[in-house]
Amino acid sequence: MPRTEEQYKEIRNEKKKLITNVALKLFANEGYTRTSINQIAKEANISKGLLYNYFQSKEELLKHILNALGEEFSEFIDPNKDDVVTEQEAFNYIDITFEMLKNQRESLKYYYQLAFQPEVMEILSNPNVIREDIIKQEYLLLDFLAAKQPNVNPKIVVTNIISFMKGFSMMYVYSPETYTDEFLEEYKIYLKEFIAK
Amino acid sequence: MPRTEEQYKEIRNEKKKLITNVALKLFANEGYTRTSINQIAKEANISKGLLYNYFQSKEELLKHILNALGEEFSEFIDPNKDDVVTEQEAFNYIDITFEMLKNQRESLKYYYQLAFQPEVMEILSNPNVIREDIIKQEYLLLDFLAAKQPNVNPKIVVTNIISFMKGFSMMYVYSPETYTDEFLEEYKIYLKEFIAK
Amino acid sequence: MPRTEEQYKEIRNEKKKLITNVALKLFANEGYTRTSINQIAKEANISKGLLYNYFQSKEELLKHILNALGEEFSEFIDPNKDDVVTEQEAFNYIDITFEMLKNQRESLKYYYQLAFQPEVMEILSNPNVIREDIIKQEYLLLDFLAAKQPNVNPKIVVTNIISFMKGFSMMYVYSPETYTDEFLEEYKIYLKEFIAK
Amino acid sequence: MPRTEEQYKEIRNEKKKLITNVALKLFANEGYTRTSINQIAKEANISKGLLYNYFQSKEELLKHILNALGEEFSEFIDPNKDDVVTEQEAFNYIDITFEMLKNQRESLKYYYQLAFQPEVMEILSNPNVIREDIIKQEYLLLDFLAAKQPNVNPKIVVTNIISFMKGFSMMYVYSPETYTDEFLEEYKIYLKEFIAK
DNA sequence: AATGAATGAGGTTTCATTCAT
DNA sequence: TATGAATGAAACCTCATTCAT
Repeated sequence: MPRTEEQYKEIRNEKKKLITNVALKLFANEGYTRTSINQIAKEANISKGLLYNYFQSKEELLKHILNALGEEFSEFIDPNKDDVVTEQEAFNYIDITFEMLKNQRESLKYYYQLAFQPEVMEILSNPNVIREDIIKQEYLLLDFLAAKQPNVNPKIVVTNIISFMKGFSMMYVYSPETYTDEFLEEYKIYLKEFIAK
Repeated sequence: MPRTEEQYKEIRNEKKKLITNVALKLFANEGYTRTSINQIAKEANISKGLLYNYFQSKEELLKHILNALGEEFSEFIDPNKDDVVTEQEAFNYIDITFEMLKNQRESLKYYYQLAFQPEVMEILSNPNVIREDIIKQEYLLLDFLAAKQPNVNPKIVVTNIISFMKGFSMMYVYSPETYTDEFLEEYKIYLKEFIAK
Repeated sequence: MPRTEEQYKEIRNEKKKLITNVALKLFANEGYTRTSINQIAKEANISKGLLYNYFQSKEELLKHILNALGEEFSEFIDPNKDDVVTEQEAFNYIDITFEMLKNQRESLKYYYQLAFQPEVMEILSNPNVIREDIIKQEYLLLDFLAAKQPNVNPKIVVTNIISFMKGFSMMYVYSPETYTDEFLEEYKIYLKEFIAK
Repeated sequence: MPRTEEQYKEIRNEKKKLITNVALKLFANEGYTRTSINQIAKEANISKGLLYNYFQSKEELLKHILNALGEEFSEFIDPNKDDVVTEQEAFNYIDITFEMLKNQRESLKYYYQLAFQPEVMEILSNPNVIREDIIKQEYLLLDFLAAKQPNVNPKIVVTNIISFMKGFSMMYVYSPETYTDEFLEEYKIYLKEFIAK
């Protein structure tokens, strides 16, 4: 008697998660092209064939990973979506962002390490893996912040914030040993004050 | 009549430069692993064999490129090397950095696109390609800046500056169309004021 | 309440027929080697495992199909088997052949498309799938026809007939749109006249 | 000092011919799909890699072979191309066809064995490998022959001839041991008489 | 009787590197 | 200096077959 559909689904999800996890780490640390299907299979203790039972191709596996990461992040930033940003929402955004930095540290690290690989960038430029909602959210925030410093070229303000954020998370990701949780807290406060000025 | 030794050297340098340029672009845009020796040779209009006449291996070629880029950048920041940073030298550093951003835009772009590839990072961590002098220079600057704001946690000040710089150059490199020369000028002034505060 | 043995047998035969039909079409149209067990199972809406419950291997399945086709055809040509061919029997043979062309068109098409694949030819040359009786029948007919034109090299007569038949059925199979039932009738008459001359 | 362009071309042509010959035999006898690149390389005493230096893919190799066979045959049937067929030209066609059967026996055998494989038929239906000129030539001949027997349905006449030809060459190819050169001669005479009637 | 997850051998293809010329 | 034919290891992927359930 065969297993129930439920049981099969369970098995599939379990294995898919396993493969995804192993592949993410390898893709991020060794590079997508340099990571072989063999390596992934060995690390996950499965056969090459099985991997292709779950993912049509190496690229499909990568896309799945990128989408999953996107999902993971988007759960963090999903406010009321009314297209308007109040000061409170701005602070919330900061909070949430730092929360994410803290709690999703590993995922974020992998995402960054992945996202800058040319092979991956090519795929990320494909619209069906872009997280439109996240990007929009960020633009609303930037408009809000620019409006708060009317005497400065808004482009400069926006650039400041984005540079801060980008550079900060970059460093956070690439030299995690110097970015402790306490420092994150201190930095968050500083950043809010700087914005509120 | 045979060429003089000078002429041969000339030819060698010429060819090496050609190969290096072609490879840099391909490595940066397509990824190191994904770029084949064949591609490089074809693009450079030479034979595969000739390439191996100039570089022992693909990895040697990459190392050469990374070193060359380092040289190129280091020519810009080579002050009197007395291990002390005055305010003037700090401003000079800003000037020089922005000058580099402007004049070495393409090289910088390639460097960034290269440096984030895991395959390349592995090699860059190899000490013989690190530009010790540049890094030291930057740390001196950061100490100086931190000392100027004694009431703020110096680590925060340093983080601010580095984040600024990293994030800014990152964006500068990855979305060149929005970062015009005029905007660079404006931003430079703003940054100096912010530091001088 | 459990099924009777009869019912089980019924189910088995039903399923076997289903698999056989699906496999025949795929083997004929896509090629034996190129057709995967997966494809067959999917097309037949069963699992791979079940297929192996009915057929020991892919090759076993092919052999079964070839045998079944042989059976199908042999039902048409099974006269009194007295090893002698009268004129009436010769005409009968023509009639039967054309009948078969008309009624077994699809099977014949599949058979031809199968039989010319080298992988299949190899198996067909294996004696246990050869239809000795059919071949013998045909040779008897050819002898009879050759005897009717004593002034012509009998080998030529035989060659004529066989060429006619082979070429005709070949074309009939591979370009069915130009070979309508009416044309078959006309051709049959023509052929009989030609033979009776 | 590298070889001259001539020399390289020579080497390439030599090797291409070698690979083509080996592959043709294997594809014909074992089947296209069943023949592995490994087999071809081993039989040709070259490395797998080299094969891909000459042919982009297995399918490309097949196409090349089919085209080459087409060329080979087309050299035989290349009359004055005035779109009209005289009786003499018709006889010429017979002569040439039989000449080809005799001289190109092996190539023809390979071609037939190839052309009936479903994988190959798919490719042959691709127009760029069809020999339009040959087909046209044959149709002109058929029209001519049909016109010579006005009291018979021309479709029947055409079918007769084509069946003859197809079936005959088929048998000629698949049972070469019974089709000697003398028999070919005899048959040719018979066929001409039959046509001239 | 029936399922589909799992395997591993073997298929096609790519590519850094070597080498005779 | 310069060429590109040649190699072989290793990459991605397919597939007949097995087996626990």
